[in-house]
Amino acid sequence: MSGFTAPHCGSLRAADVGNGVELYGWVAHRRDHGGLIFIDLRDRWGAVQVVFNTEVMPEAHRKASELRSEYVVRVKGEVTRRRTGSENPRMPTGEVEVAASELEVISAAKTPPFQIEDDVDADEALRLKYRYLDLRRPRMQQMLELRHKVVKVMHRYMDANEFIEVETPMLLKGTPEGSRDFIVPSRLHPGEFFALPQSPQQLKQLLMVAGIGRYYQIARCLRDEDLRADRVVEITQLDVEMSFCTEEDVFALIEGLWAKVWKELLAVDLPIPFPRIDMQECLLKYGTDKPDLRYDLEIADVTEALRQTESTVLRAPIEEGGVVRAVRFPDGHGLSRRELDELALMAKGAGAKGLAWIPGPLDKRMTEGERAAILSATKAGDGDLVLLVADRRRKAETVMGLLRREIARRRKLIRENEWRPLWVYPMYLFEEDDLGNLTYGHHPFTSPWPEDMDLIDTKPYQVRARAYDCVMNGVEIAGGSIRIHERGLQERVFEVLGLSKERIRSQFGHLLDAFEYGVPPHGGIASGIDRLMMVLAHTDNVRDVVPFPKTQSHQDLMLGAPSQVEPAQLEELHIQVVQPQKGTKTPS
RNA sequence: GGUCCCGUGGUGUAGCCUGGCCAAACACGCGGCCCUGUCAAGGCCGAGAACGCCGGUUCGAAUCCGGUCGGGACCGCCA
Repeated sequence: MSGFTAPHCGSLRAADVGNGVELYGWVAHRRDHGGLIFIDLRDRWGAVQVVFNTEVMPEAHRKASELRSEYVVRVKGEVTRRRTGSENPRMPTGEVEVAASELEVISAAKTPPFQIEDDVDADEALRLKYRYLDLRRPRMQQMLELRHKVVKVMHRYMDANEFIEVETPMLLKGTPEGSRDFIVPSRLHPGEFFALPQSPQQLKQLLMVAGIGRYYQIARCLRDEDLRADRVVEITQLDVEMSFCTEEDVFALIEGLWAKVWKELLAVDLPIPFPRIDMQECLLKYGTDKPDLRYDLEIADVTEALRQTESTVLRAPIEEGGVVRAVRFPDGHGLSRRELDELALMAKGAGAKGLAWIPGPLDKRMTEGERAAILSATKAGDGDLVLLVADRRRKAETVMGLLRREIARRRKLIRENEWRPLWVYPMYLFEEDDLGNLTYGHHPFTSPWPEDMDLIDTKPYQVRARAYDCVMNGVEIAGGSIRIHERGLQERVFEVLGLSKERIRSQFGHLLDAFEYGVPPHGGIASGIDRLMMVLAHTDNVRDVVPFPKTQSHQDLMLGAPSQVEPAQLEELHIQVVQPQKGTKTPS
């Protein structure tokens, strides 16, 4: 018998009492009582207590005194019921223990750089460097298993709904639009490059043209962008596309999927259907496109009330076309100067010119009417503080969104045990970029609402998009759209976006051509599994749910990637490296 | 591209604002000895850091200043 077929340490239960077993695992703890030594033997399934008794098995006991943390051992013994009173109800295996008769050290171990236990908050860089040790922690192993189960539910669910998984290539054509591409040099075509997929977007649409009808894929996508707590370079997404569908079909499909995932993995019944909110309303009320509805604070627009105000810091931004937004800080009267400074620093860090509050220094520049309007709009009462930000609309929204979240954290307003999914829908086709230019809010294949099309020249920002995001507890867990399927409309949208005929042909010619050979109306959605996992695992850090994540500066601290390659390799690829003047990265 | 925070024994922190009492404290871990029912075992003893790196200010720096490297949070960016 090999160790592979041996029972799992963490699986032993009272029913196994009396069985002779051979166990393989890692030494998690050793408690040496002299004549009696206990070790907790750990494997992926958990840990079980093994007892070495010098009177019963002196040889095994002698060897056990040499054991140290993280040694890999083989133990032979008998599963016994623990003495009455010494059961451990905190361990699933706590009713039993293994009386050891034989011990073999398979592999000794150095003292690990951090303890292999949950709740040991070692520095993240250290955890990443020794990820193989970090992943030994029970919580990380549970995460990997949870992740596996989530994907398994997805496969089963999509299959049950007659979707088929189709693989799409990793080596694609680069696009100047959207996220920055990771590119791969072509050895056979000097000076030419492939791009790694940001998503299989165009390919899945072409699969619809191909008549597949219902496609899905657990797809890896790569985006060369700056990282955040909820962002990694390589993401895994459930990618879905379907023909002859409307928004409602997509919503129903995904709500059904989430219901199943939550039911099977958390035993939670999600209320279906999910509520929906218009993107503009969402940005106003919550200051973000991914609101957390587990707390109620709503942001108010007080621009009109302050249009004539004496306070220049508030009025000037309005005169420049901006807005003033306000939010209540419950029981905020008692905030110290220091706490207010922290909030102001946060607002400035997000790009605001400043932060105002009522009651505060601005009171004397405000009329009683203005003040009353603000208090009423924010539903502020005695003891509450109101925070005000005056700025360009997008900036004010961003800052208020951050403040709203910060207030909720400080006042512990978040109802942690709730699940609050929603659809942000409809969204809008165009957004304004920093320079005030028209830019698309989504990818350019997103269909506008047909009835809004006559606004496209006059009031482009009012044109709704058939696009939607699914948000759960403040995390965007899916997003997609109904696509354009008519060549004429697609060309029109490209045109409005200012793409030249030539660029349209070279970038999207294949798609437009395909649209001339019989194309079904279609739409789809993609769900970032890493973000989904964050929600399911209750963590704010994606790196906690990714097996081998990179740092904020795109480095793999374990592998030491990226790294330089041999000159010969570069030569073969027809590449010359030009080092930047400064800021050169040093490989670790 | 920008703003902010952090960097002290193996690990996590304290000290830093208000330089000297700090070759630096505490906990965990580690090593040794004792211990037959513990499970964060316990008891006793012990080893281990000149405070990321470079430079500056000062009679004197972990502590102040500048730079640099590394990690993180956020804004921009992420169609």
